[in-house]
Amino acid sequence: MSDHGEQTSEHQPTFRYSATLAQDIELRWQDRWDADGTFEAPNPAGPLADAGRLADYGDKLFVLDMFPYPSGAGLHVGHPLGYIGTDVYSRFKRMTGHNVLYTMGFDAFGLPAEQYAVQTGQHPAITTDANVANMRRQLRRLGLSHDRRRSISTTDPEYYRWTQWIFTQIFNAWYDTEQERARPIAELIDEFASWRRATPDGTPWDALSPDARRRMIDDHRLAYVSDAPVNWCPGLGTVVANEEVTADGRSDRGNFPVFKRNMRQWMMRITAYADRLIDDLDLLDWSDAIITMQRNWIGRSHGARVDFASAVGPITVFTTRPDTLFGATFMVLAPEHPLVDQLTTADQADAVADYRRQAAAKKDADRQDDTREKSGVPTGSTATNPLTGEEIPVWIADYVLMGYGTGAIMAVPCGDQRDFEFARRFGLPIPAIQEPPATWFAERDIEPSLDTATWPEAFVGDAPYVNSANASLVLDGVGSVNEGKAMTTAWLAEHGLGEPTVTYKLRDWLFSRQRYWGEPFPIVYDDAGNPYPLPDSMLPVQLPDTDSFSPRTFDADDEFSNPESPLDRLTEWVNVTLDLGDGPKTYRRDTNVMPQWAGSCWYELRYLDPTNADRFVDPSVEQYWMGPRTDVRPDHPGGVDLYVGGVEHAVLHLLYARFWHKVLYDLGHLSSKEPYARLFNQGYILANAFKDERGIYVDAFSVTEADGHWYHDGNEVTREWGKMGKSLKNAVSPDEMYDAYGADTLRLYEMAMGPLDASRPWETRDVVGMYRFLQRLWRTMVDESTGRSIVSDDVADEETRRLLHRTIDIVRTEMDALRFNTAIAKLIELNNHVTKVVNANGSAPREVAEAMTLMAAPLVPHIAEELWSLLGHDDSLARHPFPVADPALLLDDEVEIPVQIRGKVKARIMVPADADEALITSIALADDKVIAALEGADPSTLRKVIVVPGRMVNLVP
RNA sequence: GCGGGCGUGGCGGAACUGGCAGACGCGCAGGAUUUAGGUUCCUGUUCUUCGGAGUGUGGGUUCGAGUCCCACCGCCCGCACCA
Repeated sequence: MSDHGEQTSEHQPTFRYSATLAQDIELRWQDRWDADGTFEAPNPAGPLADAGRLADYGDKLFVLDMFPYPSGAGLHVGHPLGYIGTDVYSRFKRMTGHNVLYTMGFDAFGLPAEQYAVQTGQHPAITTDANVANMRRQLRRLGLSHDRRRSISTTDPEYYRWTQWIFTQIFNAWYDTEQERARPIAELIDEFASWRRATPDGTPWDALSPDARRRMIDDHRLAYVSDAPVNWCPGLGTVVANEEVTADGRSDRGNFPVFKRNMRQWMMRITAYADRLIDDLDLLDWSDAIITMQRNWIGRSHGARVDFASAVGPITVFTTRPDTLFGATFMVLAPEHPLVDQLTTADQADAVADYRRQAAAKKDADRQDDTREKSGVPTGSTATNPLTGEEIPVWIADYVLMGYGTGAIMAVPCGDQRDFEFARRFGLPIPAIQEPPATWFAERDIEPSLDTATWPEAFVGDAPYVNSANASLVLDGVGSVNEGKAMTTAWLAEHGLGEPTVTYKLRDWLFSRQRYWGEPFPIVYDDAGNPYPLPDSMLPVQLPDTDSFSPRTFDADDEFSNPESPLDRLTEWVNVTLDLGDGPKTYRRDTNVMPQWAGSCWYELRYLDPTNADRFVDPSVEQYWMGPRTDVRPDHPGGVDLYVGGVEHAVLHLLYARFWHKVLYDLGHLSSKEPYARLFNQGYILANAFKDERGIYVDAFSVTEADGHWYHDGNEVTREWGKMGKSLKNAVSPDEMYDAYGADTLRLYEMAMGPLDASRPWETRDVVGMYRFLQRLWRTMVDESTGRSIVSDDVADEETRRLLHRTIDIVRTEMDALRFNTAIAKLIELNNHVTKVVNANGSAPREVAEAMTLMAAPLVPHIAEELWSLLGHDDSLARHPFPVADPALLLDDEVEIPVQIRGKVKARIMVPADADEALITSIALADDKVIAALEGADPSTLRKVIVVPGRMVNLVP
């Protein structure tokens, strides 16, 4: 960076806006903002209340960044893109009369922090604290207008005390499917005990043993211990959630193999909220892309449950196409289906056992390999198609998944591509039950026929049914799938063989991890292994200090290893004597920790009331900052006004946080139904990365270009795009930019590069453009040799005033819409014009200089504060009203409009701004160029004249 | 395969509900300042055979299309045997 730095030399004027001067200005204002508490946002109640400032600052606005992991590598210039965006927006909103809550915390628990600590051999608490301190320094140097009083770290016991408290709330809650909300578990016990609610198996409450009662209650809790298939990752030494497993069956952290194993683990009943998590997406101002991803992840399908009679009892399937039931010619069960043992006949026993063993040995990854050739074996048994009465064979195959629907399907080979392939492979019959339209055959280049042997694939869509009738249900001739579904479902319900039902892809959330660096569970077990939540008075359960924080990991492929939590080893901590209300007893602590997502499920709520020792957040404070805003829309769900972050959290953090928020809402702790009313996904900063012939990344900053090729140490290297980062050896640190140009230039460059939601390549050489602009802005108001203001009290000329007010008008609009790149372009245009005025007159008019300073302030706050002070103001401009355009100056008396002949621009004419069609036409027809372009055509015979007043004229001869 | 998004100068990107394509910045070229380089400033910069042509390709709607519709090509993202 040395060729960018050292801008000051003896040739330069003393008060030129150089990197050194910028640094001096920036550090000075950062200190002053802190000293004055400039960005502290008052609360309506509690320790941070300030009624006077609350009244002064205006409407509330909660602006939130996705908080970072404090990794050891520190920041590169890609990280703060979103933070700069939210800071500019927050500063703009303060100047337009808003009380803005804007702060930053640290998501410091979790695997990355722990792995870093393991690498360096230092306790995670020490490395985490150091990393947090370093990131705080780097972020402060950017001039972000955070309310520092509200900053939190998820690893602070005063914070995770409440994470644990929320866990006990969830543990002590159940989901009432009639009222469609979570309720305290005590109310369920009360309903069972008082006969208002029947117990699941009908046994009277009084007749149940205490253990049976406990089991029944525990089965209803929203946080529960379950012995179920989970994702075991030996390479990480822990189990992980479905959302943390990639499509090819590996961990998203570390890329280790993941195995399905039955283990006893904590689960959260997020599936109870599946419908609300989908339905409430309609209330959110989020991008369609993220909404679609959440909807797909939850995966709600409407269909029907159908019972097929068999010798061992009914086999229940789920189908989205009950209308095709007449075409069901066989059934397929997942290999793990519980009825397989009973269904398997003696002569199929060996084949079935073999197949099940193969399927079990396959990892998820192999089960969805690229060939996807169908495999399976018959069980030897049959079941009865309820519509046709036919006996159809029952197979097992691994293309049917135990984890979705009922783990069994009815196979309709003519109407489902997978069933079609399976039937072809094993020579099973494929009767047609719909007559596809002629176009379907034409597109596949075959003759229309109901003989499916000629079909290349299954038919899916609307078409008249054939061969679909029994004594009491006739679909033949019906042309609509929806109608067919309705008729079949009604028939099934009438005969007690099925009913409409809904199924989901979403599974319950695996919530425990066998690691050290996370929140301990606020749970202890008695001698019988029953869990007890700890009362509020015993929180927080502090993470015990130890040297052996490193988890036990295994050979990544050692499927049959078993997790060992680091906390298990700390026997003095694990075994405790507590009085939980019935006298002191010995208990064992839960030795799992929570997943890294726990702390980020509610951090925005703690920002609201960070020092409250009695509650996680004061209700009136939550109501003020996050309550529903019916002024925005009648069904506004409440929540953060603007949430900015990367798209990578589309289904992890954003789903979990919505779930917790809804539980807390149901239990009456919150007024907002959703945590994040508006979500904005910022893009990434990309950078070139270079690989040598071995495929190893080389230092991107020592690569040179010649004739369109790139060289490193004389060897040619290949270029590719990538996210900026250490692993690609292309990271640029913000510290380098501070030294070379200052923080304001870096901020301005990142905002000017392009729209905030687009990813864009970093080009260090482009940064100088914004630096030059700030130098020119400085020079329009400051004498470079004396450092004094050159602003005059002269009135600006008409042209300048009109340009100023047009600029104000546009900049306000663009900043409000987060389009900072275009706002910056307009400010540069204005400043370029003012530069000419200064060159001509020796000074800039005050009204222009002040407005320009205020407009630049959200983007480049340090230089703006300095200029504001040089212009004679004592106070910070942080809450000075943003300039307002004078409508009278937005309208010109005369405007230039283009004249088109047949849609091509041939001339430009000046017309009065309020000219009507007739006047514009006559002016256009009198123009020399127009007359020439019409080539003698008589104006009175024009076929068409289109006039858009104030915009353009189009003449068609 | 299914779903979503995007293709504009040498580069990053502008262009409101269809109405002057290429704002602003980088780079490049020329000039001024400077002993010189760098810095800073000024001017020019889509291509062009100077008629025009031009927003990935081909078609359509329209007085008028980067913008709307259809097909295709290319790139990016998500999901992936979900019954």
